[in-house]
Amino acid sequence: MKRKITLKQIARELDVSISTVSKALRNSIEISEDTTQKIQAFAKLYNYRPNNIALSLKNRKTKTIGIIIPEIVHYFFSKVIRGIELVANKKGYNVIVGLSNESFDKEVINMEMLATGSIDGFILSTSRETLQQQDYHHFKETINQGMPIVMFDRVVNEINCDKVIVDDLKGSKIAVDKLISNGCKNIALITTKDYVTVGRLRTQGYLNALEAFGMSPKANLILKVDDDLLSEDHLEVLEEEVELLFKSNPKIDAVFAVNELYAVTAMKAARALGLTVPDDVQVIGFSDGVLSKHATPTLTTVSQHAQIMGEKAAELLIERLENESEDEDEVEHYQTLIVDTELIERDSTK
Amino acid sequence: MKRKITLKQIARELDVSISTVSKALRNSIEISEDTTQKIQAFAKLYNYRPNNIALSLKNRKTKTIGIIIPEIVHYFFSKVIRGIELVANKKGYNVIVGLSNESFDKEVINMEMLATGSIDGFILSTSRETLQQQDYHHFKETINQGMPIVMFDRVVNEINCDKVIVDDLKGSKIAVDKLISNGCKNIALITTKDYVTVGRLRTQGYLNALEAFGMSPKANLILKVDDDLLSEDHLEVLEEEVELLFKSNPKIDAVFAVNELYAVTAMKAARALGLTVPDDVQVIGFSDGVLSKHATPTLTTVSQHAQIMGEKAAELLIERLENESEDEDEVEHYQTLIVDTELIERDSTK
DNA sequence: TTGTACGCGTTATCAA
DNA sequence: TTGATAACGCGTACAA
Repeated sequence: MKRKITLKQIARELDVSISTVSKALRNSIEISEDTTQKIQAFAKLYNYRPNNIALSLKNRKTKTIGIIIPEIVHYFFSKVIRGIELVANKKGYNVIVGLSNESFDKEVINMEMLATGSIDGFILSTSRETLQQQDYHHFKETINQGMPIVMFDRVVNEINCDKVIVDDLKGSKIAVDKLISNGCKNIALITTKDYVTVGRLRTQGYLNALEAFGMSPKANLILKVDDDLLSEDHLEVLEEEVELLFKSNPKIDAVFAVNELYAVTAMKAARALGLTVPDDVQVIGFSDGVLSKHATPTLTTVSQHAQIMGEKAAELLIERLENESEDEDEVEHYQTLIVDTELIERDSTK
Repeated sequence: MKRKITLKQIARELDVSISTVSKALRNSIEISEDTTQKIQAFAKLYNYRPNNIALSLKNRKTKTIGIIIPEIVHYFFSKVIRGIELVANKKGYNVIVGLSNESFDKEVINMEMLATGSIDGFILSTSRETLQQQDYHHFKETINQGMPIVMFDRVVNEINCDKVIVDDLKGSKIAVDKLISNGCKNIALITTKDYVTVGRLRTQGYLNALEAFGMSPKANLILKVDDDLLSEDHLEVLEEEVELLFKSNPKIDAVFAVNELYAVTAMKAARALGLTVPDDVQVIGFSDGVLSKHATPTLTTVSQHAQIMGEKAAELLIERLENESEDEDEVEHYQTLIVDTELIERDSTK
């Protein structure tokens, strides 16, 4: 078991100084061809690699990006990570992942763990609890300490930083437009409670679409599910609520749901009540994950291009990291990128 | 924008030596209560946190675990990560993620990037390409350099390291047993090509079950899909192949599939041909992901307890990391943990 | 009770 | 052409 070899060991072994070795390995013209050859050969033999940690300490850069997300077992978030990792790796960065598990405390702790030297900057999506409590001091402090943050999807408006978001409003409006132009008259909405920003925005998009077509929203067609129901244990409760929605509104001829699960559940409920999708009820979801692709029938849905969001976020962060060294402070002027949504038409609509 | 504060700055500010500050902050009895108070107050005011990188360099430990997986947009792998992260965090470790994207080269590059100081040990699942090429030198070298590896799921037998696997053989045998005891006579198998270890094992489990009941396998009931078909683009090809399987074998009354997607596709094909699940055809899959839970009908499946696998892997690795410092070499004796599978019965079987 | 010096592995600067 | 030294930030053995 040969431990990793260091400059010092090479130097001792070849009876030269450490700095000679360092220079030789970086092909410095200062060093004679002879010794350079010798040293490089030796280094190659022992598979020398400079120690990242030492480099980080010296350069005050870790070439590592910290990602904090509420949940990793989730198509959207894992796809964002893939996008981040793709760009990061291409530019020589690594990616370190912290999960907040939707908890404010874990979000704070995780950020503290990483902020103290381990990473150069954050890419994050806020936990549900943080959004509820509206306590954003940890973001402010991190930024104050000179560590850049890029927020995506669940962003906090009052925090000054780069952001990558999806146009939830527009995305859901387009979806509902589609249903309306398909002739649907009684379009139900399955959404989350309002404190979930994206749920609120998508609800607004639904309302906007109705209004644009001169249709007035009916309160009993709108089901606001408690977000906790996303957790697997509460699936049955969710299903009951959705079935109830159908039962108490037999005229429903379309459903717009703010996520895949709600949409699939709606299709299930419809089928259970003897309705056919898309003939009796048309359904559109939000988020283009595995469920949408493999549901029966396959689900028409609004894609957020999660991977692209990740790529953009990584590009924003890295650009800021690599530039901030040059100018001192005056860079700033944060951007908010809006990634377009796309309506992916499948078999749950006509 | 106040940069992160260091011991040195505190020392200069309070006009004491660096070591005094260091000691005071660690509540050393060497330092007078007075100065300790003063220093701690100052440190708190400026929110001092020791720099992780410096600590890593000093301690030759990063308290970070490297994870290399073929793909993150995948229920199984993301759930394993969740398990790893859970245990790691609890023990003060961070988790850094590298994706091989099923490529041998990316696996090697990623491991090299991380192995040079960034992490203390690896938890990984081999890429498909690596398994095909059977080139495992990067694993051997990593281990030789004293960096422990824990492999999970897609493990390499000839590499000496800790492993966490699922009993694929037993898991699939139990599934097929179930189908047989439900009265099925013509059980089809949808599996991968043999070089995918888990596919091979699950196939073997299927064969074992048949044999145990004195049934002889029929070649035309076994569909070996090219693994690349898992990628989204080839979904249609997969669907065609599965439909063909049904058409050319009208007697099929059950399907065992080695993953969720194949199982769901089988249900879809059956329905397309006018067959009802589970009345005409019973279906069991492998892997308990979102698809299984939300398919119609919900899918009976073999759960691998992915999160537990992650937890176990993290425990194995951390235990080895924390012990290796004490004894010198003689620890070794690697373990292979087998995580039990569980047949989760839902509506696709009777 | 406080301070000095060293080492972790590198690189950059300056001296030989 | 080579080597010694300092510095990145920290903790600690030892000296004052």
